[in-house]
Amino acid sequence: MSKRDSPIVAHMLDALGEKGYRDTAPRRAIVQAVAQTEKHFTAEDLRAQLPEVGRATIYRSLKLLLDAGVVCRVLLEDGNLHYQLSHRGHHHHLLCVECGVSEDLTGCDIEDQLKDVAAAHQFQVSGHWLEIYGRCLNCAVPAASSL
Amino acid sequence: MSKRDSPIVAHMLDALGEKGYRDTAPRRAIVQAVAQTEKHFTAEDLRAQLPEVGRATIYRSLKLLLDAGVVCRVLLEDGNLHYQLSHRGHHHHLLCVECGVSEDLTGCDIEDQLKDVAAAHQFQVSGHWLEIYGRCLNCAVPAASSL
DNA sequence: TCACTTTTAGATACTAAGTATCTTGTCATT
DNA sequence: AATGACAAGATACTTAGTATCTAAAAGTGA
Repeated sequence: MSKRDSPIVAHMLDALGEKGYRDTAPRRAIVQAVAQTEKHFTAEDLRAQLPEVGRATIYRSLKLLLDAGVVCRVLLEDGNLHYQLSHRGHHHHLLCVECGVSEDLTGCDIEDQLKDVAAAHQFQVSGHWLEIYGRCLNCAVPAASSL
Repeated sequence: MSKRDSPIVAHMLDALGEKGYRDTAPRRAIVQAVAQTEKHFTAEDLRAQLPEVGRATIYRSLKLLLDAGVVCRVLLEDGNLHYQLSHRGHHHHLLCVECGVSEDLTGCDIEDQLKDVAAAHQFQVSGHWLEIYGRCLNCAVPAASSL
């Protein structure tokens, strides 16, 4: 990893390295592109941004990044799955339905609550997936705006 | 709607009727097939079950049923979206990762909790999507089984 | 540095899920 | 029976992703 890399890019490349994946030019390009968006994106979005990288490589690299835990998938309200830069480990997202900004919610404290609910149905909980939709500060505005 | 229909089939056809959609032979076949599964399924599963119905019709009808609120989509742990028979209105699912059985969880009481969390991030919540994964009574077994 | 092995890239073909379009058929109504 | 609206089926297309194959890089050790 080069000393010119932003901390986030460096961290992503490190995560790949830890998994035994090499640091190559296409991966570096992908990692840099991903690191620059705080919104969720699709593989095709990435592809449009990186026309010099082959399609298969984009998909493969996304899978590696997923595997390394530095990107995750988010479920949009309409059922589409997008990708985004992510903290490692279990977390949820706050997604702005207006502008697409997303924030990670670490500290997931609904696990206990779910266990209770599930117990009532004789289910043994092993995991969950939660996405929260709404509007971010910028998109909620109404009151202060000039409308 | 014929008097031979099960209550659930009747209810589904009614829901379509309320939306102004006609009661036709292919739709009836689809509705009956859907009513018979308590697991989640894909459009292609349905198609395999109903080879006499055209592919486009399967997809179109599923969309109508979704629109009428009598089926919903569930997100599997791997990110695949399946369909299943559903209560109307907002609810969540308990999905057995072993056998695929799913149960609806009506009474969603995490809304308030989410609002608090989101407020801390200056998000204004408008919705959420929650899936819970685990094992149903039959699939959890270990203790009582002959292992 | 050269040879060797492993990994990766890119091209391409394919699959899966879903949408769009077009023609024909069916239904309801007058 | 004629008309107009809705629905069905065929088909082509789109989108997201996987599989396969060949060639190019990268790492490894003599």
